[in-house]
Amino acid sequence: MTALEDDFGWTLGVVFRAYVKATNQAVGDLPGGHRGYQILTAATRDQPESQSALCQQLGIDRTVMTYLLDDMERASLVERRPAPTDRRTRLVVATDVGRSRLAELDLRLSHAEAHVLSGLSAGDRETFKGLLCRLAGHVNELDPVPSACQAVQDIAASTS
Amino acid sequence: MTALEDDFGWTLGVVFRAYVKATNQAVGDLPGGHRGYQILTAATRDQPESQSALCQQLGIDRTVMTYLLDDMERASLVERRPAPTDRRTRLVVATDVGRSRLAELDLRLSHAEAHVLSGLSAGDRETFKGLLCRLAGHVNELDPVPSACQAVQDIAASTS
DNA sequence: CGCAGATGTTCTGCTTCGCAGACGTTCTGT
DNA sequence: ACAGAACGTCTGCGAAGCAGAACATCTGCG
Repeated sequence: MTALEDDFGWTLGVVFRAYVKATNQAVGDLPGGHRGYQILTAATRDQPESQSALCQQLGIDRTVMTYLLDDMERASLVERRPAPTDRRTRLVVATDVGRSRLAELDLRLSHAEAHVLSGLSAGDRETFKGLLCRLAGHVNELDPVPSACQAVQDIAASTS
Repeated sequence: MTALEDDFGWTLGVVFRAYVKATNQAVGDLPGGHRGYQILTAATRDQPESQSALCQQLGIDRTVMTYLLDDMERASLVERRPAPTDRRTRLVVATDVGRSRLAELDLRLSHAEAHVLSGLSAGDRETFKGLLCRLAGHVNELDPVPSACQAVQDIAASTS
């Protein structure tokens, strides 16, 4: 129990699992659990320009997103509507029900977050969240999309 | 893309996924991927007192641990041996092969970690890792085991 | 304009994995 | 000595990632 304590991967995993657990329990019967919350947040406040953009932001497989959105649409939380500029893509927009549900969830989620972070002082919490944000932003640029050029590089690297 | 940037859950997920991805690729064909590395670390340096203790430390389901260890045993990285004090439990110990493999992996894993953390300065990295350690330690005590007493409390709370 | 190729979404298989339950083996308290 | 608990394994179920195909639609080129 001592060697792992210092392992970055282990600590990250512990905190991540604790967050997922606390969140899944905080959202109750929301379709999709903690991911449903993130989808709702994105749909309400970020205006994702397509379903696949949403997938990439949230790290969810596109085939999974299909039935997650099915569930959320069935619960009248979001709507899929064809994008006016490109009829292939669907815009994911929150309904009024979804928005009010989100407002209620935000409160509960902040409790869950505070629960996970309860081991740190208020100042350390802000420091931690700040560093995490910078890290996430950087990681996101670092590996923007497993796009064509990246795939080509991967292939080249693996065959060299 | 703006609202999520500040979301604790989203940032944590992004960093965690990036770590898992980088690590899985760094360990190559190691059985179990990034979890195989953690199992090997624990088996080498922490002397886990039982398989289920290992499960709980690493957040792996006990039924999954069974075949993960099967794979690692088949690769001669670890051995299951009956505990002298309690013949129900199996001690998981690393073989010589496992230990040397771990030494080699440590190097590659530190690169992967550095890759994920490359958005922060050296000082911020240490700060971040320090806070993460404290958080993980605290979370671990906070939710030690979903043990009998905890389960009873949960039931009592849910029916109140 | 017409058509080949790229892109977005969905659907289908395959695989991994978490979860719940059952079972055999072994320990522990009475 | 025996009932109950704990440990590891196995089975079945569902959630979810991944690869590939199909379909609709868009874009670029001749």
